[in-house]
Amino acid sequence: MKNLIENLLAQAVAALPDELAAARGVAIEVEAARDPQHGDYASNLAMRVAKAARQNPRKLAEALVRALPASPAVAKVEIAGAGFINFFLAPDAYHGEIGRMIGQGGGYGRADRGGAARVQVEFVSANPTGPLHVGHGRHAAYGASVSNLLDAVGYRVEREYYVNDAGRQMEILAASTWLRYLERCGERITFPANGYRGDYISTIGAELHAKVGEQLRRSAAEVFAGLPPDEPQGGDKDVYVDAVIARTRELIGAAAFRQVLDLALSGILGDIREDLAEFGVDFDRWFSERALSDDGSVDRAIEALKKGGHAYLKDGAWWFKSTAFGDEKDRVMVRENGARTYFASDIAYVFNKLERGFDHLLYIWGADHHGYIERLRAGLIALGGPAESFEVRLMQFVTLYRGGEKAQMSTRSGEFVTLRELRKEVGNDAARLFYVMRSNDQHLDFDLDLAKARSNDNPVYYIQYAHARVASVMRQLKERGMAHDSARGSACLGRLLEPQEQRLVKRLCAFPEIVLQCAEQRAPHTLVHYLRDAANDFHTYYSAHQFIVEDADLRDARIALALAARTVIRNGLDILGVSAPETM
RNA sequence: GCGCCCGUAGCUCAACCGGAUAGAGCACCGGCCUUCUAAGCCGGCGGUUGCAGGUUCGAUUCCUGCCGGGCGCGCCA
Repeated sequence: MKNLIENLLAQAVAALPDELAAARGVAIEVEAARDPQHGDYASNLAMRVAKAARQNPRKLAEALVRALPASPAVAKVEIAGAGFINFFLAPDAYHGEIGRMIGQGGGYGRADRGGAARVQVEFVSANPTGPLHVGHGRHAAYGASVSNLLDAVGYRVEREYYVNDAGRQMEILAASTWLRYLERCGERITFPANGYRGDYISTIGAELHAKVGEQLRRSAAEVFAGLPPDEPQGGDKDVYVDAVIARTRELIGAAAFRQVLDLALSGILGDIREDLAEFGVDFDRWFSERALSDDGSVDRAIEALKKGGHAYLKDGAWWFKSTAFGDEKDRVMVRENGARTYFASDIAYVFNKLERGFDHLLYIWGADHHGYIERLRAGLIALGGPAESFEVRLMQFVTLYRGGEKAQMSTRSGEFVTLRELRKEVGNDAARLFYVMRSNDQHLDFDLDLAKARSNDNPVYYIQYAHARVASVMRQLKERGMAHDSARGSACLGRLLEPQEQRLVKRLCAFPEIVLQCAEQRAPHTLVHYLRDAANDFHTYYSAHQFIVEDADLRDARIALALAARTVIRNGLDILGVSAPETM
């Protein structure tokens, strides 16, 4: 519908006399009018070209309106205010759209704006050193919803989770697991301050015990002999944990160390995958950082930068000259001791993404990573990638509230509340919706009580209830021995003259535009607001009028509208990963 | 100190990349169930958009400076 208006305006611009040629360079903007008094759609085109054309905006608007081709969908065009052109649509202009909602079903709202361009969305990518917590849940819900939005408007989306399964964190994980295993064997262990101390590590330690028995058991005395002091004893926790890692390797050997590491990794990663799958968040690929270093990709990326003249040697370390691309300082890729930095892996990963031929790379990161954007963008450009293809969306933090109090920590263990605990407490639907209800760059106050509330306070139920009510009407219809005649329904849409009906019709017809806008702006929260409004329009209508009336023409028209509403709400919820129940 | 995000109704947030009289929910007050699910509907109350300037036909939106909050600024990962 918006397209139609835009086309009409474009034709009007093309038909303008030559002395108004300046108008031809101006982008045409049409927006849905906020105030019904301003019609259905409005354009500020006249005011935008007023300057360029050195013309009075209202006069320009008049010229545009004169040049406007007639259309059966447009009933009236008015000029208002400083020079707005307001379009009033014919009452039947929306009828075809209602038919498309019912006819296309799940396909309604889809577009081909993306032109099948390949977009990779990388999100969550939490270190596999423990279960996902509530912050990761927001990344998951947002990334999944944005991916769905992009998919809906015609991009080929690939969802990817980058698994940080290489490096020191993994070694700490392996050593932590082995220490818990020793405890299980009966050794008295003092756990390192910097170790991973969650319950899940003990579980994996027990698994290891079930698998290998006492084979990897060493005495506590042997393990701790001659180690430097840990933090509580006035030492450095990093130095200490590194010593524990070295001791572990020394005592059980590299092969067993790797075995423990892999057991812990696969256990935790398996848990994460299951957690996300249950949450309705699916990935096309789980990309291993370890594979990247094992197959020489990291070194290849470093070599590529050297070859391009973007690297230099200083103080024994290899630096990437990221300042040449706008970064505030250069970054180390290879340390003096020969170790690759985390940044080197990231560069290699970008390099790999470029090689895979994506048209667009969307990263979803925590707000604490904002300092990495410039350096990574610099790396991408240095490696020959187009700067416009690189996009990062930052997620602000989540704060949980319970009974009006901050509830960031789990009462049970003192750890961060896990995503799994949250899902169990409020349910997947409420979690998915609440997580994306706010803009990504807005802090999220997650109200657990509200999310759990089975009442009108809760936007999840409010939207779902509208959907369930349509299903309920259809059940009633059947119970009363009636059937919906869809042909008559669409033929009689002209009977829908009540203000509540016209409001709902108009709202539903905006759905494709909303989806497009949400996708372009990576803004699922706008879709939530839209669905809330659509549900409100439906509930208002439902309360004001009966669907199942004697007059068959009117009944079928009303039911057609209800079915159209069902389609829109269902498709919207589907994008957000929220279920659309038939009954509540 | 520098960089990024945020500051809008009592609370939580919108506002379609500069548009028309800044909108929702919650809370509070008052109405509506012998009619398809009251997990609903209707009405009311509530604002100097942190402050001060600037840009222009027009600013919550853009620029500058302050104030307040959050997060970052490693040869860590």
